[in-house]
Amino acid sequence: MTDPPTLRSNDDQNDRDQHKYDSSQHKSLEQQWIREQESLKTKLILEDDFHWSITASTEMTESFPLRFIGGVDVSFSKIDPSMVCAALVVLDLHQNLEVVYEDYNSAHLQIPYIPGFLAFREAPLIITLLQNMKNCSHPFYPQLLMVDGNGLIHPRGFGLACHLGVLTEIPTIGIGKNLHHVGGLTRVGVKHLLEDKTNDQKNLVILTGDTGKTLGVAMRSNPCSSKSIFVSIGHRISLDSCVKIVQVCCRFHIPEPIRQADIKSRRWFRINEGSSV
DNA sequence: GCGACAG
DNA sequence: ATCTTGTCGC
Repeated sequence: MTDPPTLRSNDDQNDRDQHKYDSSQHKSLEQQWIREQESLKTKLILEDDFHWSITASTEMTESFPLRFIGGVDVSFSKIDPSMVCAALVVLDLHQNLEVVYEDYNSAHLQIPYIPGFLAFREAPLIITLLQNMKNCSHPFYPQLLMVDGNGLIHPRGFGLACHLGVLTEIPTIGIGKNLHHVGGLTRVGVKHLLEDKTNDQKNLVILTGDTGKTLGVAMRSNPCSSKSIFVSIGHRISLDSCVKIVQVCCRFHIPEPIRQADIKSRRWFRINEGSSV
């Protein structure tokens, strides 16, 4: 006989090893995905491109105001990690950010999570949810989508938020709860930048990659929390507008649309995995 | 070569 | 992402 099979315990197979394993096993798939990202990226729009206005007050002058903001998030089962549930919520900015719409899409996913390719795992579920809304001409169809994942802060400048934006045509904002190390940015580096700030815009720092291009901002959305979030353009919106809208949507550390989608997609498992699934 | 790596 | 209780503070 040959060597015994190399069975490694869960303990010594840490996150970094897992990433390496995934990368080597799916190399050709990644090449295909990269081509798709590069292709979709040609349609990306990095400036305000919408017909509504962000004015918080009741303006009657021009167009109509931003009112329905969508939030999306995907959770998965702790029992079966391949079982996931995507949640789409819509909040009404004119009704104190009340949730006026929610829908769910659960599935058994075989696509692995590989850093830089989150969209290929999560986007299809979310797009289905949006299409269902559009097909029935729902009056609360979101004018803007906040995404639980990055936009421009991405190895190829095309994260989940960009991906969803281009495929749905909806203006999108990317919200990262953790920094994706891109363009020379590091967690500690950004943390120092934020701490070294003394006066103006104390809770916000613009993130510039080593190419000199603006990738997004790190901001402390909640004065009580030292944790920051990472905001970047998804599609059809400028970074300035992203920041303005995020600030309007922040009751707590995480912008309300994302937070609600997160809470509700988790609650979906609490309610549904006990009986069927 | 090793380490880093959104959710 | 998920594994996880109490706990410190407003």
